[in-house]
Amino acid sequence: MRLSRGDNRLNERKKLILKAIVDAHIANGEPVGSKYLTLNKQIACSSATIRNEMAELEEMGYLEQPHTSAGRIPSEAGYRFYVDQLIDRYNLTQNEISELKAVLRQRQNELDAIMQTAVTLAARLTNYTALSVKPRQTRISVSRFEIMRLDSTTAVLIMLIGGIVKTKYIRSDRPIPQDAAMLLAGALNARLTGLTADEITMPILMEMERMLGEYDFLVSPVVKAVCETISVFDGGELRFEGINRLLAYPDYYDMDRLREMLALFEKKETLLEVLSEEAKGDDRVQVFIGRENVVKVMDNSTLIFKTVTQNGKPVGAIGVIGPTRMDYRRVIATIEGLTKSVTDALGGPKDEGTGRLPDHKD
Amino acid sequence: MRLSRGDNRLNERKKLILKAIVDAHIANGEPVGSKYLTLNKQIACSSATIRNEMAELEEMGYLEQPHTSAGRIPSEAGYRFYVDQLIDRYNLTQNEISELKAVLRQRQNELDAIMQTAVTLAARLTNYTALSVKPRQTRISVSRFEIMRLDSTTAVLIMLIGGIVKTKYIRSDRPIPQDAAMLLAGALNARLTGLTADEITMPILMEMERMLGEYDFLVSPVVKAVCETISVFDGGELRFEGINRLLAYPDYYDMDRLREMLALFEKKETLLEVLSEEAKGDDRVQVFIGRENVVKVMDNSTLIFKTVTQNGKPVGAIGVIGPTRMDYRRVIATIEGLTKSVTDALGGPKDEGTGRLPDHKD
DNA sequence: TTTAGCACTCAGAACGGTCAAGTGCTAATC
DNA sequence: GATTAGCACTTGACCGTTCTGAGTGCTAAA
Repeated sequence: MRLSRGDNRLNERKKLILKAIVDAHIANGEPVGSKYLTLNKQIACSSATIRNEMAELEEMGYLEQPHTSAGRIPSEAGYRFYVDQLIDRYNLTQNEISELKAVLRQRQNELDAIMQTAVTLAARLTNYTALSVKPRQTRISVSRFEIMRLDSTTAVLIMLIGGIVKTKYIRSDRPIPQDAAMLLAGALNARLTGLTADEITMPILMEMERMLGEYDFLVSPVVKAVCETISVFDGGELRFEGINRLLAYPDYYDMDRLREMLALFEKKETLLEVLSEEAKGDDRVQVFIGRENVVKVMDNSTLIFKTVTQNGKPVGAIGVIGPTRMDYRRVIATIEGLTKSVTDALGGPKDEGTGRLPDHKD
Repeated sequence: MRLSRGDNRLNERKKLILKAIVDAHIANGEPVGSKYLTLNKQIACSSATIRNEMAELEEMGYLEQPHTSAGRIPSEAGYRFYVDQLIDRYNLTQNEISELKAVLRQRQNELDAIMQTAVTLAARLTNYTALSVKPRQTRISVSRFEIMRLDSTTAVLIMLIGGIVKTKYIRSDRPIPQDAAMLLAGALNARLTGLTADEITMPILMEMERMLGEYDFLVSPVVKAVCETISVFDGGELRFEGINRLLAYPDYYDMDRLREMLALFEKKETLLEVLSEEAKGDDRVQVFIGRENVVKVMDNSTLIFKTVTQNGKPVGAIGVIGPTRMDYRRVIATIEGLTKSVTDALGGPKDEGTGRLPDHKD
């Protein structure tokens, strides 16, 4: 699909014209005509010449004509070429930068909270729908167990999973005395740390029951709870913000398209799969234009996102979804700045309460 | 507004006609004419007679005419009368009931998770946009603190707040030895349990610092973290599911209305305030039609919801939002069944891991 | 009190004509 | 050979008109 990299059939004037067309179409949303382009100071030739060039650009597949007597609009290949070759860097304004810094300043504790702030900010700064992804994880395990008794028959199981704390309630018919809780915590820490759900086998369970002696009735329900937690945890997560912003763009005035899009936002699994897959490799801003997106629904939309890393490992991604006719410069710059801020906030050495936590067992 | 309760100016035939009009309009979404109503076996008179009755109903404020030569549609008062007096009870089908039961069967641990399941189900069963509310709480306090050390400078603060566990990371420049953690936990439990954010005063802070001796540097950041948690916690929460379903109804074909509606879904504070306020009182299904909703945006929408209680206390609400022209019978029945299921799941005595937890301190 | 009949109203579809934007092509020009 | 001016052609958007059908309100008869 990405045929355009270094296409040397394009002379400078063609590039200029293509860029002008994409810019204009992004700005107005309407097909761009040859006459309009003559207003552009940089293109010093008549409308007729431009028409000839446009005809060639169309033949090459970079432009399209909605109907005979309309102007041209960029094709997907045109957008792709634009993004890869023609775009000039947009530098965030001082205002925008300081808003990004605000993410840092808030000193929130959890990865979750930071991502939430970031995605809200992304929606506001770009004025498109923003999304954040927590990718599906493969090897999830608990690195530390703790038990907190609440009353004679109730306790809370506290699990440390990759720097995130999860809790689960345990209720029992029979009393759970303090020493049972201690024993249980000991057994969990001794036998289940570092194991994924699949690796928890019957023999392990039986050995734990032996370790607990008269309190062996606790093992089965508790281990079940652990497995549930691990499974939920590796499920991945997808959040949206600013869905209503889509409506501001005439590109989504078609009710059917809009409905499909909104349905996509709710049926998160599909998108999650795509993103989890794509997010792994690259650590640059990624741009998927139109049909490049595997999801059919997104034919006329572009997805731009970038992974967020913590200690060099990807822990999620932040992105923006919008019409193919999107302000790429701004969006790319914004996403870049934002993920940088978030990554800083997550990895910063002296930043209290970052959610960054070592994995070892004390 | 609710002028209609027991309006005895309406003879039986008028009621029959009003009901038929509302039913038909709910089904088709179009104005209902006199001729169409003659098809209804229960109304045994000619179209002319019906026209006369309709004219009177319009004069009384129960019907409206979009334009001279169109049929009639119910006014808000008409819908109100219909909901209050004319509606007949819809009983959920066996299928629907068994789907509701599935909520129970899943035995999820957290209030949050149950509510999430419920709201998804509400959207699916009614085919409208569903919402769940966790109302703004007033007196939030921590009933129990625990500290879990992770390494020499990092620990997790675990707080039990009204049966829900919240965690917060603590990082420090200086090492936090085990005995400091114990001391800190002791001080927190001794001085901060039961206090709201406002009630934590300087003298309390100072006394805690005295209790901690050489580790007094921990007090200020930790207490700050506690306050933050409490504040976030009492913020209330609002979730939506099935936003795309709105688009299925021609009532939302107007882009501007739709955009406003979606904006409302994102600017949650407004709605949250309304719901938190309204949810307090009644424990029946509540129906707000059109302008009865304080929020202007919802002029042509109806909001139906019911509180969910846990041990008799309201802990949230589940509801549905949709066009005024909504299938009230089904929706009301579904919400009723659903909240009952959730309330059962939350309050059930032997149901392991319900999130229901006593508040005392062991 | 009910009903048949009829004139009237009005939104929406269908039609046709005009307009402006923009193209492709050709012939003239640099 | 590249560029440009000029012109015929295409086409969607816009606008006013007409037509149609649904539905009403009113009147007079049953």
